[in-house]
Amino acid sequence: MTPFTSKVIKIIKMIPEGKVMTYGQIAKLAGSPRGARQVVRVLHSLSGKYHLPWHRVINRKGEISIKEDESNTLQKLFLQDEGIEVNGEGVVDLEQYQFQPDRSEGEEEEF
DNA sequence: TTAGTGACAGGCA
DNA sequence: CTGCCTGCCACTA
Repeated sequence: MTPFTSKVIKIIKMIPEGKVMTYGQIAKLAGSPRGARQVVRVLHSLSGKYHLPWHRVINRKGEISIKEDESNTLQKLFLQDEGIEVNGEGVVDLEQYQFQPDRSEGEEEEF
């Protein structure tokens, strides 16, 4: 269990209902801007061992990337149940549902 | 130890 | 917008 993994877990757990996050976003917040694939491993390894809202984690395109059709469909149901709109392609509108924990502390943009 | 893998992301045509 | 290629980094055999 690396610090990175712990962070990933925390971040995923703080995703509110009705919101989603991308792998890259989580990886960045966890300290590895290019560690999206590690986030994948975490989900693979811990989604079933911990109580994580793994269904709120999607790829950059805003779609569900799970291979297994069962889990894929299940995730779509979970998201819709939280009020998130998911089309037939399993795509979510990131502009509308992507969760942003903090605009990076120190950088505010109020032009 | 090295090589391969993965529920990805970003850049470019 | 989509598709292809490359970089990525932790984990497994």
